[in-house]
Amino acid sequence: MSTLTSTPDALAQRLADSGLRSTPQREVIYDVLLKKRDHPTADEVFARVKSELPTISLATVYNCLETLVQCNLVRAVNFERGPTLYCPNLRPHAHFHDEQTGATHDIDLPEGLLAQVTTILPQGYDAKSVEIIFRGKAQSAR
Amino acid sequence: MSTLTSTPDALAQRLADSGLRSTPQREVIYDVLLKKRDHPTADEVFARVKSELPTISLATVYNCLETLVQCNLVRAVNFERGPTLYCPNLRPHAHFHDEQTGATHDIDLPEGLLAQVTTILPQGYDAKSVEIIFRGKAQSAR
DNA sequence: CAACAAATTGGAATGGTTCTAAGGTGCAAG
DNA sequence: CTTGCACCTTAGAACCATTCCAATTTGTTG
Ligand SMILES: [Mn+2]
Ligand SMILES: [Mn+2]
Ligand SMILES: [Zn+2]
Ligand SMILES: [Zn+2]
Repeated sequence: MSTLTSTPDALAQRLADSGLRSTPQREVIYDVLLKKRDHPTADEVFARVKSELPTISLATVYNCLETLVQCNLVRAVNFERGPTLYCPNLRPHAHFHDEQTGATHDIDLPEGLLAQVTTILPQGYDAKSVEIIFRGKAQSAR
Repeated sequence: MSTLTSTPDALAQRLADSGLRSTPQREVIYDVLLKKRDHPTADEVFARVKSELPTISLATVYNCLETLVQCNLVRAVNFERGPTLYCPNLRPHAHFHDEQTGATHDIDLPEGLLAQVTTILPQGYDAKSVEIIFRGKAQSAR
C-alpha cells in the first residue's frame, strides 16, 4: 500500500501508526474530504459534516483536520491570507487558483519536475518541500 | 528603464503613472524596503519607518504597502497563514522559507524556467502568475 | 483663496484560527 | 468488572493580522 492511496480504511491504519485513536469525527471528516475532492475550508467541512454529526464543533473540525495533515492523509493549502483549504490529493501536484471563480484546481506534476525545479537551488539550500501555485483564469468545463 | 530596476526615484514616476501622489509616507516606506532587502512584515516596516516618521500610523503602513504592490514596485509574499511579507526584489524569483530560522531567501530563476513550468498546465488553463516556494533548511553563512 | 479630492490617522471591527477549561470516551491494569 | 488515566471533543473566549470607518489633514486645481 503506497503512500499515494486514499481510502477510508487507510485512516485507521495511519492513526494507529501515530498512536492516535480512530474516532467518528475523524472518520466522517476524512470521508467528506474523499467524497467530494475539492478544496474546502474548515468552515465548509464543518457544514458538510454536520448532517452526519449534528453536534460536532468547529474546534473539533480544526483539530481533526490538523490530525489528518499530520498523518499525511491531507494537505493544507493557502492562497494569500485566505482561509486554509484542505486537499486529499496525495499525488505530487501544483495548484491553480482561478481568480474569477475562486476555484482551486489540481495540476498533476510530470515525473521529475520537482527534482528539476529543485536544481535551481544554490548549494547549501536543502528543500524539504516544493510548492507551485498558478493564478489565472481556467476555462469552465462546458 | 526596465520594470526590473528599483530606485527611490522610480517611485514618483510609478505613482504619477497611476495618478497617485508622492507622499513622505510612501517614500520612506519604499526607501526602507530598498535599504534592507529582506522580507519584513507590515509591523516590521512600521517599526523601521517610525524613526523617520514618528507619527505614522500602522494603517498608513498597510495603505502604502498596498499601493506599492499595486504599482508593481513590491511583491507581497505569504507562507501559510503567517503575516504578509513585502519583497522589493522585482526579478523573477522563488522563495526559500527556512523553517529553523524563519528567514526568507530569494532564489533567482534561470531564464525560461517559469515558461517551462507553465507547460505542465493542461489546455484551457491560462496562468497570469506562477509562484514557487521551497521550505527547508538553509546553511547559515559562516 | 475656495473647493474638492486624495491621503493619513486612531480606533473599532472583522474573521479565521487557536487556546482554555470542562466534560466525555475507551483501553488497560489491577 | 471497575477504576485510572490518557485521549478526545466541546463551547466559548482570546488572539492577531488586517480592514474598515469617520474625522482630520494635505495638496491640487479653478
Ligand atoms: Mn480567490
Ligand atoms: Mn516560519
Ligand atoms: Zn490539491
Ligand atoms: Zn523575495
